[in-house]
Amino acid sequence: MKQELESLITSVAKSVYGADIVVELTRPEEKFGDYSTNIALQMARQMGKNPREVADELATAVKEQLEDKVESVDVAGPGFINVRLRGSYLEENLQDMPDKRLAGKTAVAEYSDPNPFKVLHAGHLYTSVVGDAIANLLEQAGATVHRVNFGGDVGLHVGKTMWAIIQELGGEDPAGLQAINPAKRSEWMAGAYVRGTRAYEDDEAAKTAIVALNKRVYQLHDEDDHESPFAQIYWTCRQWSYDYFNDFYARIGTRFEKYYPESETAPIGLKTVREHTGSVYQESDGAVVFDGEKYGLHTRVFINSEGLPTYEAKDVGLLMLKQHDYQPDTSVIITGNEQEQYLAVVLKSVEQFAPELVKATTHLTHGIVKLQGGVKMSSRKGNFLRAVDVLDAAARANQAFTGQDSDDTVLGAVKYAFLKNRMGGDIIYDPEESVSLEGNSGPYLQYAHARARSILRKVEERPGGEGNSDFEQGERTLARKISEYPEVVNKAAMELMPHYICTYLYELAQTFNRFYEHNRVLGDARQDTRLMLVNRYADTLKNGLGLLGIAAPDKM
RNA sequence: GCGCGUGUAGCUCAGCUGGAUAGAGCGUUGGCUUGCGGAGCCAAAGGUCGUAGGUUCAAAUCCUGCCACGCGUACCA
Repeated sequence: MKQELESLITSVAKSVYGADIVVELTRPEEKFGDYSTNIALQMARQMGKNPREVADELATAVKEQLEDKVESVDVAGPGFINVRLRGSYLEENLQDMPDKRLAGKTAVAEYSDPNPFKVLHAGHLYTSVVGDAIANLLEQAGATVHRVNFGGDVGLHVGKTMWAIIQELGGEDPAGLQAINPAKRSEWMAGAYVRGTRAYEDDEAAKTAIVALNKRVYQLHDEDDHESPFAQIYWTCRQWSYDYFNDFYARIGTRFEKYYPESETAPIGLKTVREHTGSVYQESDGAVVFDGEKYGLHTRVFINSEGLPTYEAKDVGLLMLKQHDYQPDTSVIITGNEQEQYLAVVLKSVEQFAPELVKATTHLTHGIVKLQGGVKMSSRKGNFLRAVDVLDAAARANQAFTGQDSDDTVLGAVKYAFLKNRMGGDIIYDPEESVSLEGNSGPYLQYAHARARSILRKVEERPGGEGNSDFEQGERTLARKISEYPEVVNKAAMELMPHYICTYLYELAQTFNRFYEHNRVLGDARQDTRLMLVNRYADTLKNGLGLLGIAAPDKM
């Protein structure tokens, strides 16, 4: 509807001004109309005329030429042109769908990126929820989306955990793993990581042992060792980590098509960097670096002086692997913003030999999850919040508030609390407030949906009403709000910003609740018109929540 | 030091490709029971949009300086 009107009004404007211009419409406050343009303010200057005068000319022409769609065209303020649509035109367009701009395209979304051998913390929950919503946006725009996950199955953290595990087992004895309660595996490994980290910091001998174990893990991959006792412990525990991740993702309603472990990206990254050493990458002090400074970036090491790939090289390998596996038209990487400049260097280096790949890649970043009062959550101090702690806290509060357990409600509350913020900055997570089920929250939206469904369920029981004449005021307000949906989704998909959808859905639900409060539906003389609107509203809300990964149950 | 980012109501946030009296929620204060789910609705109070300049008919929005905070800044990720 918006695009149609824009092109229509643009052609009217051309016939009036004779200039090559493009009219863009915005959504003003309802009292001004349905769409608005400030084109007259922009044109007046170059035409040397009074803005109001220019606006009057265009307004008159639009009114005349688009009479079938437009009820009134007014000029207001310094020269805004406000368009009010005919109710019939509004109604015709109530089922408009968002664009499929990515139809036929392939997209890869990489997010979450937890490390095996470590625990999932609140930040992983945040990045998973945001990443999933962004992947949904790509999907709804028509793309085939592959969700992938990258994580460190090699590295110092693995050495720390393995050290503590071996201590716990009383030696390199894989049989001892069978004594671990399957339900407690992830907790057991998380405990091992904490002890390993403490030992690494406090105990020189342990530190030396951990560094040695770390090298053995790399070696185990090089030799493809699955047989030695040490290897058996490693592979078993690595699998436990992936099982734990999969269980968690299932719980929050997302899933990944593929894990890219660092142990797999490292060799190809190393090979790729070596191939371009001398041209793209340079040797420097025994290491291989990329000189980012000539691009206004930092210089970073890709292969260290021991010949081992750093994270930079592993990320190069990951880019190559994703390209090889999917040949994506669009590749989105979602990480914390501490990696922004780091990844910029990696991408700039790869751009030198694979420009198309980099051109198709977008790096989106988000801030960290903080507690009320700005306390950063630490994964090293022991008092950090795990991902499950967030969900459990929400579940407990929901239980206290409603007296029942509902995964839909709890997940809706947590996801919405994360998604409603514009991505980029840090977010404050207040366990109490996030599960407070009032105001701008997921459960508010779910409730607003369930109420509408409840009305629709009763239609058969209470037939009656007629009414299709033009909208009454309350009906029109709701119809107008519903009609914004495709525009909002298009914007969110273009910018990969899910929070636009949250803002809109909240406004939509508020609009509905006001409508509900003041307009009887069942048994009213205007029942048919109102039922149509309630139906459109409920479907729109459910659809929008779906994009956010939030369920919209018919009953709560 | 340099680079990236943030600074909007007591709190948490929208608004930032410049436009019409700066919007929500929470909290605070005051209302709504004879009807479709009150997890709702109506209303009030509350803001030097960090700060000082600049550009513009018009700046929370663009540019510059400054202040505060966060992150990054060669062999961690």
